[in-house]
Amino acid sequence: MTATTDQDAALRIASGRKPFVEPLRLGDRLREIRLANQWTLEDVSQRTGLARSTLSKIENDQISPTFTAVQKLIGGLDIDLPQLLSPPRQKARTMGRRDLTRRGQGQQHPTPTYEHELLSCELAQKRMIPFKTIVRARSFEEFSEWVRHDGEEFLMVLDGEILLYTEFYEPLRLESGDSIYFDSDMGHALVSVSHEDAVVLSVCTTAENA
Amino acid sequence: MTATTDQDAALRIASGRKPFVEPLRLGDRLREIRLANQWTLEDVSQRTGLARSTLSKIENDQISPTFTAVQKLIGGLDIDLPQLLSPPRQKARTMGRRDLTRRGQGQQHPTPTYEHELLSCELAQKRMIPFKTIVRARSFEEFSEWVRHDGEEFLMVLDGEILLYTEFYEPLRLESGDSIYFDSDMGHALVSVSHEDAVVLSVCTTAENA
DNA sequence: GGTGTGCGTTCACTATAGGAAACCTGTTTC
DNA sequence: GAAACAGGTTTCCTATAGTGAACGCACACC
Repeated sequence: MTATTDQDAALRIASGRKPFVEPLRLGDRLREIRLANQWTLEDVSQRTGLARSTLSKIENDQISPTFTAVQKLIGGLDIDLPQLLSPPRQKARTMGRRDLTRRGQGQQHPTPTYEHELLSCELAQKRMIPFKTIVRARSFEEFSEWVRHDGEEFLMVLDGEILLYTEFYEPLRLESGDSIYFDSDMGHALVSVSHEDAVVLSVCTTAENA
Repeated sequence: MTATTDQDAALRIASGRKPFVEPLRLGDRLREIRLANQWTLEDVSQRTGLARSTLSKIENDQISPTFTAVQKLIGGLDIDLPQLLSPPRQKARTMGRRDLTRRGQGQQHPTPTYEHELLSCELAQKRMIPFKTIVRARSFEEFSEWVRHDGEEFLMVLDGEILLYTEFYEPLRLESGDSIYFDSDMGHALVSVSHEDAVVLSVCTTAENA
């Protein structure tokens, strides 16, 4: 098993899968936007080039608009697609979730090179994955290949000292308190260089963005 | 000026703005995904319930799929809509950016209650905003109102001890090494309770998700 | 070189989305 | 209170999206 798949697996477990069956009441949403702006069907018709009747039918879920129609909508109303589809999420989100992890109480995920401790893993559907890692690797050769995954990663050294190898840059020496932000689809790998194994805190973005 | 606007301003400065104009070649994109997965039209047909012929026409831009068809597509291929529309972003992103911040070298943003140090602020267009904060506040009354902002926040106590006040929960005592993840549109506020002012590392999501 | 098989495109037909105008409300105006 | 009006729904037609079957093409296999 490669370093990449190890890490990937850990991330997948941590992020939780998206059930998400698309309830998607497009009509309601459109009406909502229209009324919020105090627009009549005629107004929207002018803006989008779609007939008044068509708009009425879309709002009442009597037809399923063509994709070109949807484009006219988002163009004419000057909104973006996610906005047209995502009022439920905003609503669902307003109740404040939270997930506490006491020191050392995260979920352990050991690999040959890293010992990950996943934080806040009670919570599914989150946009970031935080984890604390003890860097066991002592040389770059211990990695069979680059670690890489979609998205972005932020990393701060909590203890010890590391070398950060990246695909496109010279290795970088980071000491306790130093931090770095990078595109994590660029290959990367950490190696401890201090006497004790270094400890770093990482936060990755998830694919939840949508 | 309230605590809320202080924080908001800081976040806005740190995140950078998105232009984004929507070119949109749906057919090409679908074919791309299909071939990337080594699927035949028949495979996709099975997965989505759409006829082979229909899929062919969509790929060749001979028809504009109905919205229900698009839903079947994203459902059957297990992708989400943005993914179907946004190959350009992925491509543009593949060049690995990075942004190093040495200990104490972040951008300072003092407020009456917090002293923020923005990390990785060279980089615009990022999906997370990391910052280190010294919590000066010593009582909840020092906040004129709840701090709140869209998105999610991860927080780890680096030094000292804090009370985390949140809108919907009892105050929570966090010590060095403890961490918490929460919806940041829920009102929240930190107060130091240790002898010295506590230091926390926070990471917020940005609105870049779309 | 026939013939079978798999994959994409095209054809002919049916189902449905989009548009123009008629049709319903309430509301306002004189 | 009739008439004019404004905003939304329904009707009816036509343009087009969606389907199954037929077709074309390449690459096997013998």
